[in-house]
Amino acid sequence: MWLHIDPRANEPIYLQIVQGIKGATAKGVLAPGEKLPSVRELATEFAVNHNTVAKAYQELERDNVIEVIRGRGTFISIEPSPTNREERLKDMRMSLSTWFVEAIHLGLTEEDFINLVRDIIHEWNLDREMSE
Amino acid sequence: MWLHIDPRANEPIYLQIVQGIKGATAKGVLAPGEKLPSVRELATEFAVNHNTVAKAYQELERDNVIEVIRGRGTFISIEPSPTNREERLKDMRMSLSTWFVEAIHLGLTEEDFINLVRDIIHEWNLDREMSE
Amino acid sequence: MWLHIDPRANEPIYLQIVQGIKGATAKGVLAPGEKLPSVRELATEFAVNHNTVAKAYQELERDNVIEVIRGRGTFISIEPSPTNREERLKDMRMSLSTWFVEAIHLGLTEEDFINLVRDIIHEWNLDREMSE
Amino acid sequence: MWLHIDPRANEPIYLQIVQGIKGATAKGVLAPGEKLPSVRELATEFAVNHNTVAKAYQELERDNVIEVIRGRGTFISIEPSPTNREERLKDMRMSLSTWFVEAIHLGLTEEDFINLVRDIIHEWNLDREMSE
DNA sequence: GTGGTCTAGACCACG
DNA sequence: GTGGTCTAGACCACT
Repeated sequence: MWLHIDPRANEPIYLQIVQGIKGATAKGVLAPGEKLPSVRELATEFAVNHNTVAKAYQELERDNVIEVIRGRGTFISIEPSPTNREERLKDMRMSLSTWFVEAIHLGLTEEDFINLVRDIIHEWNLDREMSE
Repeated sequence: MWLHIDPRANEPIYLQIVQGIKGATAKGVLAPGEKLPSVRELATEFAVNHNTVAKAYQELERDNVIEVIRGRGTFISIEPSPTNREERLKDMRMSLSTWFVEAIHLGLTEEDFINLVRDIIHEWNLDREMSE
Repeated sequence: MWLHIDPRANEPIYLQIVQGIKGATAKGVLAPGEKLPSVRELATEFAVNHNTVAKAYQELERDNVIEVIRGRGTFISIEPSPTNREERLKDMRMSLSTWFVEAIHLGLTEEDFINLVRDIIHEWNLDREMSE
Repeated sequence: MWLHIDPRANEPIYLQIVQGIKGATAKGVLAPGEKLPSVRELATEFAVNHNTVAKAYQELERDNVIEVIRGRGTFISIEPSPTNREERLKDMRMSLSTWFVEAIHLGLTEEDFINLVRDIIHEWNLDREMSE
């Protein structure tokens, strides 16, 4: 399965689902047009409440990642077209900036940090190739 | 002042203080051994609850960024020696990985993302030079 | 064809059919007395469930837009004579009022809103002339 | 009170709250910066579940109508700056267009419809003046 | 005290 | 069977 949930993590479960599905679509594990498990299927599969999954799906729909077709189910969007692009880019800058400071505190140099980022991307690509 | 608090931000205030102080020490605005304002001073200065500042100071002490000397006050640590290094690096990887996925969804390429990181570091350096 | 169905839209499919047929009769594309496709024909043509089409036809019959003649088929009503006129006018007022508030929130002035309405009517007339 | 809830209406309760608050801010009954009742206060006042109110507040926050300040409460936004403006304008056009067709079916002329809109705006202004 | 999240279980509209 | 909404009641983080 392309999703992992840790109910004990600090990250809210519904956000773990959101990020898991975003990650899976970014990797191509979930292709545009593909059908997602129903809210209740996913809920029983991961032993969480169906409302939690529903909240995640609604968030994904607002972000144009998925599409709900009434009575038929939920599907990966054909054309993502992200919403609130500017705002989300700003949030990203803020967060990355904070993490960079954290890295400095952990004794990393600027080059170390960039290499860490490169490494993460590299690992992500390996992961993607494996899942193809 | 080397600290900015936005009570309306999503980031909890106590974390804003933590990150603000971490950022200031990383930039050299706050030097090792330097005395920090007392909990109550900082609280009145930024119009936040003193419990909030206290919580931030506790977090900073756990991270070895500051040292509390009873009866004397709070000071920037001489030797940081970060705690939980491995765990915090892991958190950083996770978060950066999540942000990378977000970037992909916003239409950025891998190079775009690395350039964004470079840009953030560059900006941070400019900021640091100005504050010297 | 005088009907367009988008299964991905928020609007329920059966309402899309209702409104499509109402629009077509209002434009004169469908003339009074004209025969409509059967439930099953329309259902296969637009690849929707025939229950969905049936529901739309029922709604249209209740609104006196169409008439079902047993064994012969379904026809556009000769004399519309709308039912529940008062109630439907009230619903319309409520909805338009809500949309006006939305317009204010989107930064439109009162004149902007009226001009928008004029524009919609104008466009609708162009559309009607083309389909003649 | 500037809010009316009808639990028996077709409109979901949380949307009634959303629209009620949008209407109140558009009328100036709720001024920028003003504090809203807490989620639980509003919930008990209108005898609905607090989750329902929370859902409404979250929707309003996404629309930049209100701002949540952690631990302090919820306030009307200083600068609204609507999100998804284009998309919402498109939705508005669609809906107004549909209502216009409905009006034609109810026997209204184009001028009648525009006058209805004018009337609604007029009534809204009277309402606003009364609440000042 | 504030809002945010989650569960359990229910009902509804739609297809 | 699909998702959407609502209730009742619980726990948590933050101020």
